[in-house]
Amino acid sequence: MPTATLEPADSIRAAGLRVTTQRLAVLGALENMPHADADAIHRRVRSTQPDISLQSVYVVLGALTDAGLLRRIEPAGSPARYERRIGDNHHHAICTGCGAVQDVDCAVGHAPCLTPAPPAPLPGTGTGTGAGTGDVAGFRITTAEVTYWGLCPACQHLPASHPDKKENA
Amino acid sequence: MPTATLEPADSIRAAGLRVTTQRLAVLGALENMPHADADAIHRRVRSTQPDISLQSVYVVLGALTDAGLLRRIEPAGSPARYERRIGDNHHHAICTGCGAVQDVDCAVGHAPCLTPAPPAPLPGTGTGTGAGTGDVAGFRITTAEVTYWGLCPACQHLPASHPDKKENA
DNA sequence: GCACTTGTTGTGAGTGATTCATAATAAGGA
DNA sequence: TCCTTATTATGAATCACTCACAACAAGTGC
Repeated sequence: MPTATLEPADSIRAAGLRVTTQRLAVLGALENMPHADADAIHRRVRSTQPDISLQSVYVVLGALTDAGLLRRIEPAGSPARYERRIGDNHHHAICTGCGAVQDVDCAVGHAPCLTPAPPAPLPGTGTGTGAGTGDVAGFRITTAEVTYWGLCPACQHLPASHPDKKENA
Repeated sequence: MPTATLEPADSIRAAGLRVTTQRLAVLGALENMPHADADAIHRRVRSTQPDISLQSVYVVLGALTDAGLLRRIEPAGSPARYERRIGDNHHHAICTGCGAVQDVDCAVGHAPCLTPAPPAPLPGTGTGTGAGTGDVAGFRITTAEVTYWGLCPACQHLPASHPDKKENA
């Protein structure tokens, strides 16, 4: 039994949290719509729990995120999104046209972004101080986040008719 | 290649914008405090222009960003920050303790995060200008953004307190 | 130097996303 | 089943930012 496909109720319990219908509903919603934002999750959850409020969804999302059951990503210029895929250090490609988010496995295979210090040390000039393992500019790095910005396949074929998203170079 | 060594007034003019005292003040403020947010910039600018409003600072920042004179970064969980270092594809290390931001040159040297597909033979001459367009999950990638999260040197030596709120001045 | 055009700024209100405070409710152990 | 305490519901509040529009001033022509 793969650990990642634990029953939602079990994973909630395993995290030391109480199992509630709201939390199950939120996890269930994210099962079908990865990278959804709070509002989308709220709409989806309301189909089974019409009385749940958006604020309660926020509370649930916060609790599940704190417990490590969800990962929260915050693309620049768009509301926070949540995903169930946790535990690996995958990255994200975000469409500047429609805002779609796609998981991207670290294709290089050895988490290069997590340990940016190359085998040969940097010349310690200017901003680049000598870096040890997991150290960047004197920082003790714990996480590296890579976001690719571009056009999704669908938007590549559109005549640039989605101006709702700003492109900051 | 309009470098940052241009006089602020010249770079504003070169971008096709009118030179105003407000814009000069904002650029001047960012000269001394890289990675400042709008509020910090506003406070700094008010020392020379006491009547400028925060909204006007936002307008100026937006104009300068659109003109390519500033780069806007939006770390998760903190307001947008602005920096004058543009034109290169450097990354950022952000302290989870105090929110400090540090520039990080692409340590691997050949923009690995921009072209994660292993067989793609990217000419290393670009040095991370963001010009390479790789394909990730069908996306046509134009920009790759790398954010390292960790503890800055100062916060590494502090007892494990999480203020979570930073004051950058 | 002066008037004019038009880009910029100032101002207050408005918006979207998220959090806070607190009372009501329900999950899970005794 | 009861009881404790985690969890949810609710409305207000906050935070970062944008909008509309009138007032102003930078740059241009004379």
